Amino acid sequence: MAKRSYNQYCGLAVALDLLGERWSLLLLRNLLLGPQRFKDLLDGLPGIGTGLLTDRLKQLETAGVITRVTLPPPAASTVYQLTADGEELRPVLVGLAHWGLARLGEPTDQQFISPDLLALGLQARFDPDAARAANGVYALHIGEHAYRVDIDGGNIRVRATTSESPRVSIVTDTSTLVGINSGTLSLADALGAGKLTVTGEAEAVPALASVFGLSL
Amino acid sequence: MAKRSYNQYCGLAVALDLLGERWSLLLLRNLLLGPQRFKDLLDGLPGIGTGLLTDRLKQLETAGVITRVTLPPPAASTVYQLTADGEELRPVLVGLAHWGLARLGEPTDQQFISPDLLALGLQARFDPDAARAANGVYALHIGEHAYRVDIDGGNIRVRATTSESPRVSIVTDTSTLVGINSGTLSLADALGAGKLTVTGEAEAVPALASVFGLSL
DNA sequence: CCGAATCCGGCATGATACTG
DNA sequence: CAGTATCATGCCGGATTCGG
Repeated sequence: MAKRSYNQYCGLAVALDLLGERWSLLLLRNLLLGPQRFKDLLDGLPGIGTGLLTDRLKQLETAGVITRVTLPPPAASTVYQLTADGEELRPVLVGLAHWGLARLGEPTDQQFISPDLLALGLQARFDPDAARAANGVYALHIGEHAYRVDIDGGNIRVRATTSESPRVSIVTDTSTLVGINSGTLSLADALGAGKLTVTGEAEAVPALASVFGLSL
Repeated sequence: MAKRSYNQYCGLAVALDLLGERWSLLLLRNLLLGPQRFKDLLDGLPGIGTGLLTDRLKQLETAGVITRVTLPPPAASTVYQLTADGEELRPVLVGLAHWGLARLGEPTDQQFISPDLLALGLQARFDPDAARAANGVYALHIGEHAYRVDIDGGNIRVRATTSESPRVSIVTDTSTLVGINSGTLSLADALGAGKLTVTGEAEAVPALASVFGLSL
């Protein structure tokens, strides 16, 4: 069966032929954090259903955007991860997420929230123009979840890993980060109330804040 | 009727709630060139059908991404154009198109091609890092169609308008540009064969070529 | 428990015909 | 030219079931 295609001699049309179907881009978004198991993706994409997830994974694998990797024993589980071509989509996804952030208010009780989404949200807040002064590796802990933030030139990469010897280590929780993201809680208040703690190179903090559009 | 939504507290999910349905991003792509009539969009998006086009236009208007404008007499036609919020999507669309360009070979006879798509394709080839030396306004003529290319810092804007006093004026046709885009025809050969002519500041040409990833 | 196949109701899509 | 109305088709979402 010939897959449905826009059939246009255009880069965008080709990209959307591969990635434009429902759930595909959100699936890739979750993989930006690093390799994920089927169950991880299922939990991170409420509503997708197992059949559709299977389909999308196959499509994206065929498109060369993700790979299926079987981890060696004793882990012996299979994970999905971005290929180099898939990783190139990071700035595009971040750009689109950045655009969407402006239309995201306070969360409604219908909306799904997770530490992963908040970590990715931080990635989308990133301002390349303010980034030069903040190059380095940072650790972020949201509840029990650990993330590693790499800032290098005008680029950012947030992944779900621990970081060795980060310049700054940030510890906070979901609700605090939601407040900061939606503007109902200032960074200063969060620091003052001990809801967000910072350890490491204190002098890097102002630059970090401005990189994420936050005032101290 | 509650519209179908991903219901996630995430900028990308919100963006895709608004723009992620079939045809929406391609429709915006066509509006990047400037205001378009219903018929223009219908012709530029083969396969969409009038009902779906109407739906998409309404959705995007509700989302605040486009506006419906009734031109004053004697033109007295209605056109659709991007709002400022919609215009902000240009770099995102260009980024995605750039990613897709790598997967675009020579055109098949199934694929729709038009001067508009080729002008947009040129926009997607743009390399911001090489752009500093090529700031300015350029005129591009593909057959009977005139485009204006604005390069400013790391940004490019291609629109379907004539340009006054461009630095360089380029005249070519569809098949020549297809050849150059797909790599089967070198810029030098096209120039030599008179299939592509350049007038204006000749010294700006090498910079221009490198901005679009072409060798002279 | 993970990953995937199947069935099915409902909605989105796409083509055509039709109207102001 | 700018849409509306209609209808066949196929995709999506949910539940269930099955193999490893």
